[in-house]
Amino acid sequence: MARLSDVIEDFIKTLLKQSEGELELQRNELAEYFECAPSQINYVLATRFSLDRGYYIESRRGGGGFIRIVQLDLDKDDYLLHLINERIGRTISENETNDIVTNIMERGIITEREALIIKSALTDKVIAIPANLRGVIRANILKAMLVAILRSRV
Amino acid sequence: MARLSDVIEDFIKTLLKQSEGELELQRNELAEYFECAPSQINYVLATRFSLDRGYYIESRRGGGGFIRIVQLDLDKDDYLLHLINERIGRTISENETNDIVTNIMERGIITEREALIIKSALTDKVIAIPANLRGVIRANILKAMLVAILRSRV
DNA sequence: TATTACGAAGGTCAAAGAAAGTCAAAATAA
DNA sequence: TTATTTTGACTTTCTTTGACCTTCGTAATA
Repeated sequence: MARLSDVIEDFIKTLLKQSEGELELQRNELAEYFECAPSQINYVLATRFSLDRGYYIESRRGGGGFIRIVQLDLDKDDYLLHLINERIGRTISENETNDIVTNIMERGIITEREALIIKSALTDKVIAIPANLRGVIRANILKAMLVAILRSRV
Repeated sequence: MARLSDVIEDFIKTLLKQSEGELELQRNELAEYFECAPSQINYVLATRFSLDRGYYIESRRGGGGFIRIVQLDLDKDDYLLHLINERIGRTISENETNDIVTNIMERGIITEREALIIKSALTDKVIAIPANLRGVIRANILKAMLVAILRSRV
């Protein structure tokens, strides 16, 4: 007996193929179609369309709300994906951050100005919260910005 | 399921383009045209034509009343300085941030990709700290990034 | 002429409606 | 048992609607 989550996963992937890697859907509509709880859609998205599987999700609530699924354009051992999923862990220092950002600039992945913007956002001074939390938030933000760079390549 | 507010937004923007950034309209007339409550027009103006998005609204009641929408056009450096020194202040929300960043992108101050990077760094989700602190840190980071942009323009 | 009354705008605010998100308990599969 | 999936109650966000308020111009009135 195929698990419903797998069926929904396949369904979404078929839609994604038809629409060249980008897709907007209605959570409640889909849930109704599969006769399941709306939150099961979230479960499928969280487990099958996660970042390390190469997908990016955004959504909006309220009237006319939607969920957008974007299939990121990446080759298997993408350096950015490696940074996001492995190199940058739960927490990271200002120095490590600067090294990483300089490095991807030198590789031509980002411009000099982008490097400047990213670094300026991640200094100890700017993230003025207790040190133990600071590294965690810095890691969060850095990863989010790298995802944005991944996304902008699509 | 296109939101009516978005349709009205687009309609107004088309009119604005045709009239070179300045436009007068009748609230009731527009509401009748879109078959909606007149107050929905106010909602659209408040959410889509705010100062942060680069528009200025004035209006007059009574016979011969009107609503005037003006698309602002300021000097780029002055506007960045204004944002840094006045607008952003001690704390700022995710939505306000998005409006401001989209706006400076539309003015050609930053690229689309830079806008994406900046916005993604400043979401509630990414700055995962208590809400009262979150806005403060977001304001800090946003200002730091705008300063980086200012410097890289020279 | 000065005042008042009325209709024609636009403004405000809160409630209702329309999505999506979260989280943990219950059910099922490995 | 342990891990994964399914469900449902509750929350948050955004939009739409409607009742009531304020302002302005003009016509009628004192």
